Amino acid sequence: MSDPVVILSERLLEAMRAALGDALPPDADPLLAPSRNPEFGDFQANAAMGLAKRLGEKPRDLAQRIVDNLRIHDIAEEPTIAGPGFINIRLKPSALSAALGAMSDASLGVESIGGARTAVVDVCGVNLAKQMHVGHLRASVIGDALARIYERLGWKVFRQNHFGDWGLPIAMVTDAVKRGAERGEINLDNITLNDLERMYRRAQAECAADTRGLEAVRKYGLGPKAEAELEAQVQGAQEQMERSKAALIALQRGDPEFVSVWEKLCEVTLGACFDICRRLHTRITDASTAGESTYRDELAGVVEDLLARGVAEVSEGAVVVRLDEFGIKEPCLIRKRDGGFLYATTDMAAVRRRVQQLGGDRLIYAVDARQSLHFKQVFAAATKAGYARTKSGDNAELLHAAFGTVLGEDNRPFKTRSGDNVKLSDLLDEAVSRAEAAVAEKNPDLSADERRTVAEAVGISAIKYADLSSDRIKDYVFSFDRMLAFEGNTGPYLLYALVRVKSILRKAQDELGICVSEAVGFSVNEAQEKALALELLKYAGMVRSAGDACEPHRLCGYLYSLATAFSSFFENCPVLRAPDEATRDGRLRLAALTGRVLEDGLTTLGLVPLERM
RNA sequence: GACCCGGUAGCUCAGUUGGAUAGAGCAGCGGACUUCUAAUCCGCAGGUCGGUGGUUCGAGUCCACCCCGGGUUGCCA
Repeated sequence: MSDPVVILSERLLEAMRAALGDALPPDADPLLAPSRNPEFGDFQANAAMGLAKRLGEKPRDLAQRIVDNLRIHDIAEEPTIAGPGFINIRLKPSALSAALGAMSDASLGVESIGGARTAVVDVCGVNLAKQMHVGHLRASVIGDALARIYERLGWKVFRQNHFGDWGLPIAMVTDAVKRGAERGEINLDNITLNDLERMYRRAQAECAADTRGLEAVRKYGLGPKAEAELEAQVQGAQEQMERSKAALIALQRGDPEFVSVWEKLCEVTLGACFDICRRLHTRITDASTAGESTYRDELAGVVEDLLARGVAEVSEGAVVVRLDEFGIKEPCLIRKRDGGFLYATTDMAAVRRRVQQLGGDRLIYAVDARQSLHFKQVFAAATKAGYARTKSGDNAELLHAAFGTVLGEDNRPFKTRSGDNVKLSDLLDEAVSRAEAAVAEKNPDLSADERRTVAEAVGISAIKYADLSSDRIKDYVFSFDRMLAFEGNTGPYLLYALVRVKSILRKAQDELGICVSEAVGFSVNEAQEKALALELLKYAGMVRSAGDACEPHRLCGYLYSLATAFSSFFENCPVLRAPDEATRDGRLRLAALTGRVLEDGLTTLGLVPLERM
C-alpha cells in the first residue's frame, strides 16, 4: 500500500486536477517512472509536456503549476523541474525505508488476485517414441516459467502437455514394435526410449515409397536390375503403409492387442519425459498431460458441429473454416479430403476443453514461432466457433507465446554433426558436469555430496536462464561457455548473489547472534544502499509486467540489475563491519530483503536457489 | 508473390506508455583480495540504433517505402 509509485501518482494526479480543474482530460496520467539517472532524482513525472501540447500551454509553466499544487513534503524533498518540463522527485530516506518495510511481508508487494482468474499454459509438447530436444527445452522452460509467474500473481493455473500420441505415424511405430515383439526381437518389458526412437525412424523410412526414384529409373532406362529393386521398394513401402493404416484403425477401434502395445509406448516416452521435466525443475507431470489421443472422440463432432452451424464449409473436398473477417487469407483446414483430421482440429478441441472445462480466462501457448500462422488460424477459428467463450460470456484471451530457434555456434539450428537433434538429457549432463568442474575449482571445501547438489542446481539453472533471459521471440545461440560464465547476465551470477546474501545472514546469526529486526529502519544513506532500495521497490511491478506480456526475460533483466545493485552494495557497504550498530542492522535488513526478493524471483522463474556454492 | 519475425558497440544481448547524455556482459586496456564467498567489484575505451523520408517540443521506440537475414504459406504435426 505504501508503494511510493502509487502514492506519488495519486498526489500528482491531485495536483494536476488542482492546477487544471475541468481542463484536465479524464484519461490524464502523471506518467511517473523511475529516473534512469540518479542525478535526476528517484522518480520523474513526464505528464507536463504532453498535456501542455493538448492544452496549448508552455510545458515548463504547466510543470510549475503542477509542482505548486503538489503536496508531497511528507515523503519527498522539494520537487524540481528540468529540461522541457520533467518533474523530478527525490524521496526522503524515511519514506524509502517505510516503503521497503511495507513490502517486507510475505507478498513482497506482489498483490494476489486470489484465484479469481484461470490461466491454461501449453507446455512441453513431447511426441511419442521421440527423445526430448532443444525445442522441448524452450516449450518446457518458458511455459513452466510463465505458469509460475501467473501462479505468483495469484491466478489459478493449469499446465497442459499436449502429448503427440495419436495419428498415422504413431500407428506405424506401434505396429512395428508389436511385430518385433511377436517375432521375439524386442522385449516390451525393458524397451527404452532409444529403442523406440530407432524403430520410429525405421518404420517411417519403410513406409516412404521411392516412387520418384522408380520413375527416374524408368524414364532414363537405367536397367532392369535397378528397376526391379525400386519396384520392390515401392511395393514394400505400399504394403507397410497399408499395414500402418490398418494399425491405426485397430487402435481407433480399441483393439486390445494394439492398445496394450501403444500404452507401453506412451508409458516409456512419458516416463523419460517426466524424468527430464523433474530434473529441469518444471512442474510438468502426468496430471498436466493431455495427449492428442484424449481428443480423438471429439474430432468428428467438432467438424460436424461446425458444418451444421455454417462455421465451416466444404472446399475442394476438404472441410475448412474461412477466416477472412479476421484478416486471415488462409482458411483453417479441419478435415482432409480423405476424411482424416488435422492438428488444427485437435487444437480447436483443445481450446474448447481449456476454456469450457478447465475454465481458462487466458490460454497461453509456449510453442515455436514457426507455428504462428497455425495458432492465428486456430485462435480465430475457435473464436468464430464460440469455443473460446467463457461462462461469463466473454471470449478467453488466446495468446501464442512464440519462441525462436536454438542455434549452434555456427548460427544454424542446433544439431549434431550428422544432422540429428541433440538429446536434451545429454545437454543437461554436460551442463552439470561442466558446473561440477567449476564448483570443484572455486570451492574445494564442499563435500562431494554437496558439490554434486550445487553442480546440478548451477548447471540446470544456467541452461534455463540462458533460455529465459533473452526476448523469447528471438533465436539464440546455445553456448555452454556463456551460460555457465559467472559474470554477466547468467544463472550462476544470480545464484551467487543470493549465496552472498545468505552468507552474511548466516554469519550474523551464527557468529554474532544478530537477527534481522523489523524494529530498525533500512539503511538508505549511501548511494549504493539507495540504489539497491529503489531497485527492490520495482519487484512487484516487474513480476506483473512479465506476466502481462508473457515475457519472462523482463523478470530476468530485473533480477540481474538487482543482483548487480547488491554486488555493488556488498563491495562498498560492509554489513557486519558497519561503523555503528544502527547502520549494521539497517544494512542487514536491506540484505535480508534483497535475499528474499532474489529467492522469490529465482523460484518464480523456476531456477534453483542455493544456500552456498 | 503474399504474410510473419528479426537487424542496436568487434561478439552476445537489454532498452518500459515516445522522454533528458542509447545501457550491460564478453573480448581489449588499467586498478582492487591479511576483508560479509574475488564465481566479485571500480575505472577507461568502444555507436551513422540496417537505409531514406515523415509525424513532434522530443523517435532505437510510432507511420510509409526500401535493403539484408530467417520463417510460414490448402490436405504432415
